[in-house]
Amino acid sequence: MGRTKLSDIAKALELSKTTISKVLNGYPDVNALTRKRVLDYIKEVGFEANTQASFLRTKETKTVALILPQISHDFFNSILEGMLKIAQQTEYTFYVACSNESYELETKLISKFLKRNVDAIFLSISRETRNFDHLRAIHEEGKILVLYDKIEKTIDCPKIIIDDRKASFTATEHLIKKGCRKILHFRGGFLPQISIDRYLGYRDALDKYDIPFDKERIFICENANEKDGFFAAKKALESGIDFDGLFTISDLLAIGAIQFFKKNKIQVPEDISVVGFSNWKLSSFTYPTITTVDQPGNLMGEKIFQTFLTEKSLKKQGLDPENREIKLPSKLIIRESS
Amino acid sequence: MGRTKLSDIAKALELSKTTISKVLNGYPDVNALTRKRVLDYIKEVGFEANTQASFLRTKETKTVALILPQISHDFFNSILEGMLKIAQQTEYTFYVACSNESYELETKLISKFLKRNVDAIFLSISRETRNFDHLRAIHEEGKILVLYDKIEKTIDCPKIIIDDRKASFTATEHLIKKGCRKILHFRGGFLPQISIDRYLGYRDALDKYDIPFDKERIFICENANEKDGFFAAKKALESGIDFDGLFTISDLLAIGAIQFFKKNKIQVPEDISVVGFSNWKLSSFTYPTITTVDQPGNLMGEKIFQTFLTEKSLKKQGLDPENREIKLPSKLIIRESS
DNA sequence: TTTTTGATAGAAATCGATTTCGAAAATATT
DNA sequence: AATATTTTCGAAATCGATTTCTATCAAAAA
Repeated sequence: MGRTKLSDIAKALELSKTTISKVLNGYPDVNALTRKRVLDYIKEVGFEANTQASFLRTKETKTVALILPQISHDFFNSILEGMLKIAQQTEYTFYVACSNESYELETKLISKFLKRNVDAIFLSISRETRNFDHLRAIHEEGKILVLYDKIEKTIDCPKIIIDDRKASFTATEHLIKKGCRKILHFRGGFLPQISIDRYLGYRDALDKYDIPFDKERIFICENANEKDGFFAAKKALESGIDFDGLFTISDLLAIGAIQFFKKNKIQVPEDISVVGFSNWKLSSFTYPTITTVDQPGNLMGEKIFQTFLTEKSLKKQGLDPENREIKLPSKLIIRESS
Repeated sequence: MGRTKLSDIAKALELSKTTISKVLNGYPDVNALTRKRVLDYIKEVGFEANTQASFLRTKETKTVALILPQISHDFFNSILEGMLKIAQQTEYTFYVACSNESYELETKLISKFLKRNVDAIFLSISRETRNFDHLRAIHEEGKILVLYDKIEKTIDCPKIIIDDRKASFTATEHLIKKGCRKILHFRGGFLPQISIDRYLGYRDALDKYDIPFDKERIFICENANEKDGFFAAKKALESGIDFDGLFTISDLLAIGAIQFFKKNKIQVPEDISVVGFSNWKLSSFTYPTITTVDQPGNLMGEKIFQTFLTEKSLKKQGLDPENREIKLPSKLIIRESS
């Protein structure tokens, strides 16, 4: 017999589909008594309109897509967690996909979701992405785009980010206050904005305390994993430059570096203080535990979804949004490594 | 102007919508030349049928829903990762949701997804779930259900699991071979099948090596996290019973226990050997690193999706499936804690 | 030549909702 | 009492595809 339909309700109440639909969509030309009769009955049988059918006329699917650059990553994971927590209570459902840091896959996924007529796409740009036409396509189809974490400044859309520059400043400052003057920095590649911002925060701190910047102390790690951290530390040692501190853009880099230091009898934190980034769960279980910057992933997930909702309602009212960049606060967590 | 529609193609080629649709759906009554003309044009403009519109007639949405009991959990995470990796290449899209180990939320999510007319639901049952009517509802609506990891044996559907009993046997046997005779077991609650199976595996190993079972060495941990592990270890010590080994059903429990042991000058692995479960990423970064059972999450994710595809094609052909329980192999990873 | 068959294409109904527009009934105004 | 206005409701068109059923035409069989 299948799911209850609009016409079933109409038949049962001896009304037309039109009237039932009007009640559901808040049209004013329905008698108060009739409205009540319909609402009561709907509550009784638990009717909800078929989204697929509604879409044909309304062009709204009540679905959104979250594209993550990585899945097995504590920070992105907590974003997903935070978003689901609040969004599951709404009528929206969530597509989830992973670009795997690939530009090609990212464009494919976006095109796929646009074909599915999602109402919005939430994206953190992949490491490879240099061209942004696929983001413009989202706007051309009248859909909402919300960028988070790894954003592109030139695209006009809401953006949710961590205040990376400030967080890095605080982290580096912490090392300076601990007495470090020769601080290494393991940074990311040249494109993602966050990698640049974190580097700038590091520079800010040096500047503030009149510590000369030495570009020999900067090491680029394309993949923010243990292996890259290990080898960056190796390169640092082999380069002969001296150091007493290390600020990395990821806990995994910090772990890899610490592994290398241990192997070479360089003690953490006695010989070198280390600060990571992201507050991976494992950073509080390593030996030594790692000082790190906690990024509010759950909060970010919530904000992304809420931002979409307000963006949508603004759009409906034909209004232009004002501040489209939301910076979330991060927090330095001090542990044994510093 | 919007997305290309069937009628646009029809107009451009001076054919009817019918013919275009027939080409797309492989009907035989289309001239080979016409078919080629249509296919060529479709390739040129990159047309794909609107899923929402198709659904109205075909009742297929080409969407599936994955319900995870937890998000921030390495194993479930890698299931999601594995599934996305292969499923993103298909025409299907993925809804993801999290029951948060709540029965109420689980039923709500399922009902929500059924309203959305998903083609299939992939579920790992929540810890709270005792009643299974909501699973039967999935079948009543003609949708496919695939259970994974935390399954319910009485429901007739494909099930993908780890061979938990055997894995636990191997883990416990490893402790025995290391010389342990008084092995603690931190188990889960009484319901999820996996918790029972892991306990049975532990018993199997004791039996095989003629080690008497002592129920005083079993501790129940409802939440498989560090805190529960810490307190279970505390209870074990306070109970006065002696021990030289510990097998837990989760790495987090093992970590918590090791933290307690360290605090009380009980050395791992000198005084007690410890084996965890799941191979969380962090278990290879703790001090000492933790011996554990690696569960092939990625593989499980792939299998779940593949199983759905075969189940669907069997259903279409009106065939009954044979073996509906797939057991995946796990692997003991030996590290410093044992 | 007439009839039958087969190949090909399209008209129209359908899926389940939304929305426009017009009709009928109730009420207000003159 | 006649007319104008407001309330309330439903018929029908629509969204974009699929599918059934019918029509046409050419080739084959009678």
